[in-house]
Amino acid sequence: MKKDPAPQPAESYVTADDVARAAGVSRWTVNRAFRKDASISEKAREKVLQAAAALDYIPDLRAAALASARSSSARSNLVALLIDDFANPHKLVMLEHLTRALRRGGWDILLVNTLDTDDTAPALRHASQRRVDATILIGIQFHDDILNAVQQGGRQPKLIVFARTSQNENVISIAVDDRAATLKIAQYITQKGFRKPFYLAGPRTFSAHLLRKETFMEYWADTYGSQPETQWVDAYDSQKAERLIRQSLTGRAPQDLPDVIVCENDALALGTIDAIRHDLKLRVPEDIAVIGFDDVPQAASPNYRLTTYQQPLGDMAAYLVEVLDSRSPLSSKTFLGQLIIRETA
Amino acid sequence: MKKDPAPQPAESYVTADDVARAAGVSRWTVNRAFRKDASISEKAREKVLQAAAALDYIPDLRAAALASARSSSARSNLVALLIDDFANPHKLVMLEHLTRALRRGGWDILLVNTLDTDDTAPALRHASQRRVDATILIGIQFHDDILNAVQQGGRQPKLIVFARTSQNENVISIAVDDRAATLKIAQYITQKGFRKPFYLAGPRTFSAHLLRKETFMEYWADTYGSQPETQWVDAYDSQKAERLIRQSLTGRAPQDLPDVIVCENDALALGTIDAIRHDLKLRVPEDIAVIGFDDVPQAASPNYRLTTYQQPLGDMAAYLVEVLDSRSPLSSKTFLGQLIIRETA
DNA sequence: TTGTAAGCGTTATCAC
DNA sequence: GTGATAACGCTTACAA
Repeated sequence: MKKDPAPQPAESYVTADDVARAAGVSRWTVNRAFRKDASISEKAREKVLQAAAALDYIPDLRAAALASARSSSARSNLVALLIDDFANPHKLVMLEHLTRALRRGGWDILLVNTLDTDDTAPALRHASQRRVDATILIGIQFHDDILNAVQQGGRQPKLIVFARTSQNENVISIAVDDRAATLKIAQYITQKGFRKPFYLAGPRTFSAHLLRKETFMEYWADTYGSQPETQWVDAYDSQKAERLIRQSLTGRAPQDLPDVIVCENDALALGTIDAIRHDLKLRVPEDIAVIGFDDVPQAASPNYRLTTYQQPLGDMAAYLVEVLDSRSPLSSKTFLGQLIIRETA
Repeated sequence: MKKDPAPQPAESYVTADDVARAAGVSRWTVNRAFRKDASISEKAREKVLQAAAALDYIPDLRAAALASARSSSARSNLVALLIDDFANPHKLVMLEHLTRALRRGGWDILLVNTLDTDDTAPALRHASQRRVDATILIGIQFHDDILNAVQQGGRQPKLIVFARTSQNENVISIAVDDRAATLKIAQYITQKGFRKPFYLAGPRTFSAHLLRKETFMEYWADTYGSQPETQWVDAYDSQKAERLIRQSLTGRAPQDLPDVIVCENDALALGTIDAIRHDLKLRVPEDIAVIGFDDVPQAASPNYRLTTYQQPLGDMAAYLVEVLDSRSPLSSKTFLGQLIIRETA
């Protein structure tokens, strides 16, 4: 008895060969019709494109990438985006900017949730299996030794830290100038007459820092010779910020309360305002002022009217695409944002 | 004169051949060492794994997928996630659940921002180039004709609408039971004595609906014989909701105001509360009650304490992975969530 | 301008 | 248990 006619994969993609056959040309010509630098007759191109449309042909990017792998200009046009810190509403804003800019620039995104600190290395290796051209880190959990380890492999995808500063040599950092931003904030509250600041920081990270707290503390020490009170929470999470402020300040005598709480970002600032109003039963800014960082959408709501520092995410994302496109090793860059003065400070 | 020694790509990935040579086995054996169903001697496997580690070998998934393309069990283990609606904080919650569940299940995610309605088709084609096994839609902009068009091609990646209902035959919908949820809400406010509801809906979508508004209107007509007042905004955006409520209700005589505003989701509900308090200078819930849907993190904050309906995103994401894994065409499924009663209604 | 041949790095098949 | 050999769908030479 004869065997079944080849276990034909029920449905299979149309290939360039199919199109070539249909159009009566070679596969090579089909390929050409799909590129802009083609040297192909208008007639042939027309014919191919028509056949392709009729067959609903869609080139296989995996094969394309594989075939051109050894070429010096080889690109997969794929970047990995490693993310965590989902309690921070700013992440959504960043995602919008990044997805938009990257797609416009012709880059596809492999989105990877780095589940916890230990998972960063596996996540990186995983992305490597898909031969991404670069890895963008917008999480907070990664460690220096991991960043270093990654670069050992034969090939070196670019490693980019977005919206965060890194001193690591292997890493390109695209971020707001934390020092300048923090100085702006510090000068603003100084000028407004605040003298008892409280600094609320987020998780202590490993290799990608925000230089905000350090800068603020230095400034205050230099200017007033004193160290402001400071605390930190282990996530950029409004609820955690609220709890911490409640626990830290409840029951204090009025003269022992800070006059302004400077928050490392808006996620913390929103929770801080909630705590001041609902737990301490005090007013913002009359009793305690609050200042944030990021200018998340919530910050503009009539309920908060948060004074905060806005990052130029559009410019930063545009620069990111530049970095990806450039063959030369474009380097880290910092950007200046803008203090948005509303009503909480 | 002899030619240059092959334009060697400055850096190139280590291949299975390299490992095979180093380990003194065939490439095939290397391959085997990396699979669990291997029939390989422990000794050989050990040797290979060691060599691989030494060379920092990482298999090329593109080549793997390509090579096994014709096998009937061929999978790229890649899904596209099409997203928009970035003003809605619930998207971040969904992303966290989805990225976590998919990664745990061994699925990689191609994240695509469908920039606008016209972009859905290109986005879908784009994903197709990477030969994704499925496309998950968590946006709001897609049209029925696009969903239909996609299914024409030779091969059929699964099309899944997440957290939204679709009547489209080609689509698997994984969502909360909107009818049951809305009835629960409607009954709750009825029982609480509200009689002048106002329904605030989000954008009128095309093929993936929320049956919430329809259900609510029906219920009210059936129960009281009257049609509640209703309005909609063109995005799930708190600021737009605030503006709309302000414009709709400012200047009304007290007896013309609704006693409860039922919102299609929390993004709208939060803006609604802001409008009631800050624009209308009224109290929630004493003057006007508010009820939401989704239970975003903000809803629990002491500032809002929003009564809302929570979707079982964990279960839904788990089912999604099941659907992806199953070879048989698992079908749409609805889930029951839970009314979270706080203080706004 | 177009076609032919030889890969890219892996997996499937089938001998050994 | 292991190794040759032929795909997979495309791109890059290079020849016509």
